[in-house]
Amino acid sequence: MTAEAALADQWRSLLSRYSRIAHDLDRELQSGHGLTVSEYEALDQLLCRPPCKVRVQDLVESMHLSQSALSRTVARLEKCGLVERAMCDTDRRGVFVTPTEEGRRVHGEARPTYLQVLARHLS
Amino acid sequence: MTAEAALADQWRSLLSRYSRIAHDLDRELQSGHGLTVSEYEALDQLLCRPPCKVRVQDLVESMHLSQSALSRTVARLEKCGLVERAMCDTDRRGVFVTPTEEGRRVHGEARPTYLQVLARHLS
DNA sequence: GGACGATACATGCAGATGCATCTAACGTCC
DNA sequence: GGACGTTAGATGCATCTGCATGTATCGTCC
Repeated sequence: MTAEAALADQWRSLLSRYSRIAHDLDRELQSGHGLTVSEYEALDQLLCRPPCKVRVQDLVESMHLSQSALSRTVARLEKCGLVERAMCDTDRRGVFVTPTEEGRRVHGEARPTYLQVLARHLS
Repeated sequence: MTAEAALADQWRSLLSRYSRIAHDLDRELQSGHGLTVSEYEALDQLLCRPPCKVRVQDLVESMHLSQSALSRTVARLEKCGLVERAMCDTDRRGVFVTPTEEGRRVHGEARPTYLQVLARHLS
């Protein structure tokens, strides 16, 4: 009984922290840089990976998005000129995603906003 | 620099835990009981409040949903016969939401599923 | 009592998501 | 080389969400 209440409390606390941060991130990245959280985090993943040339499949594994959602996220980023999609030579089913210069710039601008929100919420 | 990495790690960890749990909750509540997480949690809030007769406004404050999303969540629950909406006598702008017998039953059935998922993920 | 700003909830709308499915390319087995 | 199961990614569709706004009611001030 108490164990159940403890579980529920733990979840409620996690949910609460998550919701507040996600909401703020979304609001500030959107209004300041025109990015959704998923878009920012996809850019972030791309730029943190040395080759900067990542298959969509690899991004799926490192993000908490379904394959379809990520496919569309990449499509939006491409439409905004922040990434480019390129055929993968060795496996023509695959798609390499690479950030553009503009993508690097926008990510660089958005990064302080992102970190500020995190700092505000996380000790 | 390291502080920034620590922030990002903390957020990534929170996001990861949240996503896994929310996803499992959604999948299992949906397939087993036809409820979204928001619907379950709204029912839960209603049933945990002694009077069981709560204004929509009060629910908004205890849930991480916008007012419009909650309005629709209540509408869905009403459509399924799990709650009833009633005019508030003292303030006719207000709406009281009360669980039906069916609502209590469904919540009672879903509760073990919900707690099992939480137990699986939270220590 | 009438005008006016504030509050409670509903709703139009646009956007993001997941599931199921589709297409194209891969790899293997014969 | 052709058939077949598998895999990478794109897309149709339904759903949930938030923002902005609409509608009705409240409370106050004159």
